Amino acid sequence: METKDNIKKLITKALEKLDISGADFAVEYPENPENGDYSTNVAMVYAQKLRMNPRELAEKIVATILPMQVKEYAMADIKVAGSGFINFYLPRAYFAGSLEEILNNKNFSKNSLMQGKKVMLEYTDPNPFKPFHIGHLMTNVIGESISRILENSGAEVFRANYQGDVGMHVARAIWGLLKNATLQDKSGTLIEQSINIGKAYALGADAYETDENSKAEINVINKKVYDRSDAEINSIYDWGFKVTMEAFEDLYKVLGTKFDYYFLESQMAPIGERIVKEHIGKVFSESDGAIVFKAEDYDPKLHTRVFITSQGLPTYETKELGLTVEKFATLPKMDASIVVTALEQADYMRVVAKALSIIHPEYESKMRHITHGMLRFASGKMSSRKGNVVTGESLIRDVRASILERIKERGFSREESEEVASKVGVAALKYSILKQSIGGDIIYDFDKSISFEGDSGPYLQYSYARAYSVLEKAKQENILPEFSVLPEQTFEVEKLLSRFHSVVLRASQEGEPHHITNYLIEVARAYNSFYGNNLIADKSDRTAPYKVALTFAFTFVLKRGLYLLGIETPEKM
RNA sequence: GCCUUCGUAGUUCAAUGGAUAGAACAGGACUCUUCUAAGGUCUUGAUGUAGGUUCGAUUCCUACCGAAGGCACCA
Repeated sequence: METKDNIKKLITKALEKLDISGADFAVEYPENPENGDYSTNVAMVYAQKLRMNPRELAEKIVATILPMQVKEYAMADIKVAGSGFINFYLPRAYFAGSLEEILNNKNFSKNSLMQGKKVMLEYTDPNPFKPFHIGHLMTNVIGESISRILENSGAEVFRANYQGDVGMHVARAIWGLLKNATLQDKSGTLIEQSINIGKAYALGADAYETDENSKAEINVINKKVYDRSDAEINSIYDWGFKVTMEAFEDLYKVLGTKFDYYFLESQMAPIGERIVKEHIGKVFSESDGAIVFKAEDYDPKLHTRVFITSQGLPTYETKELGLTVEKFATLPKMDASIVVTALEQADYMRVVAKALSIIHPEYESKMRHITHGMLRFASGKMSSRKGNVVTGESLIRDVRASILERIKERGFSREESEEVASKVGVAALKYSILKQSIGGDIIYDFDKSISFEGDSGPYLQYSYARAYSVLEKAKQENILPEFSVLPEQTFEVEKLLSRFHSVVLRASQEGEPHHITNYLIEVARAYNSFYGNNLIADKSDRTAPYKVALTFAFTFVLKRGLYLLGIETPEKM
């Protein structure tokens, strides 16, 4: 199937004939197209071993391969170059064939890396009563893309969201709502109400830090939230919970995420607590009145953490333990349980995972934690100082507004421009998160992400929209995609299109969406160059049907690639 | 102090142990009687420091310097 694998097989056979074996070699895409379509370092790997000149060995291997080629895989050329690389040049027809594959095979992007596997992926995790901030946005964007990439590899993905429905943050918000009753206004929209709750939270958080009386009041509220003994607090809680959770749903809709499972902290706590208590003495131990897990006894790089406080309250670690067990109970045949969070949670997640691996060794190889960095602002001014928190919602709103301004003169109807602004805005945000590898911090530059130039989500969408309008023109001119007459030259964009499948495979293997992002930019650039230098839908051109087919393939790849990133492709913009 | 993730053009990011380290932005010069100029064409510039492994290191190992995060009753 994969051309790379076929070449590898061919070389392996040649090595057998030459009676050489014992090392691994690579077949890869050379960076410089002059060095062929595929390249291998096999001669260099073996030369040392056999005490041969690598170029001589390469020539010998090539001489063995040449007569072995099967007709349909016959190369246009095979050359030895550099310090001993063997370069393979594919024939013109090969690239036409790969375009045909893209047009005719609906599943051209799919691979079977995770075929039939059940995977639960937890991501986003915003807390009711607290603003959905840019960190949640980042986790959501990464998690959604990984979900789609896993699905593309044949996995059945269950999207899960874990939320803190009780705890000090709730008490802080309720305190703020009680102090400033205008924030309880229920006449505004969902978003407006949830913004008010966010303000109440900021009020409470600030008071808790700076004022002893307020702190005491908040502690009292916290208890009442737990035991539900106060009717007024219950009523505020029920309203606030509903409003913030529904506002999150609105945001998920804009972002393109749909969760299958919601886990609430208050429900995970007793599950975790039971497990911890059952394993005191074996896994957990008492220390200063608290129940702790001494992870350093099992792995010197880990440290002790408290699971149940000296007050008898379960900590985050215990809840996380309960959550993981509950996930496996929910999906008994689960093959992998993946959690996406910010990097700051990496260390204690490791401790929790270690504790759990002792209690449930069968889970150990199935648990995976993907961590990403923080989203920072290049301008530096938009820090999350009190009352000035950058919420996901406000960021999307600002980006959208800026795009609306820009498309004013496009002649769209009101609904059309709203829709385009939404799709382009989300693309701008998602692109700036997914263009780099997961793990490092992301420096977010607002102006740059809506500049639409070069390295951006809107650039990709624009390329799509333009190609789409070429296809519209072709339709009017009655030019149908055909592969019978091939242009003399092979366009760069064709070569890149033929690599889509293997790029997606790599992104899947490494769990790194940015491979797809970077590839799409390359393809779009190549197509835009092709577009700029060729008239495509030209009736007088005998190769026009082929160029139209190429354009079709480009839109298919771009649409599918952007889908895997969670980005939509408007047909006009 | 220990642990985690990182140090690549002026800036923001790429590079599955390979060939001349790729883009984009910013700067400069061209380019719309042609399918969307949010486009295209040309142009300058970088691997933190010191060792090691290797035919070959941005990539792997060690030390140092620098950044971000974490290290017991918050999540």
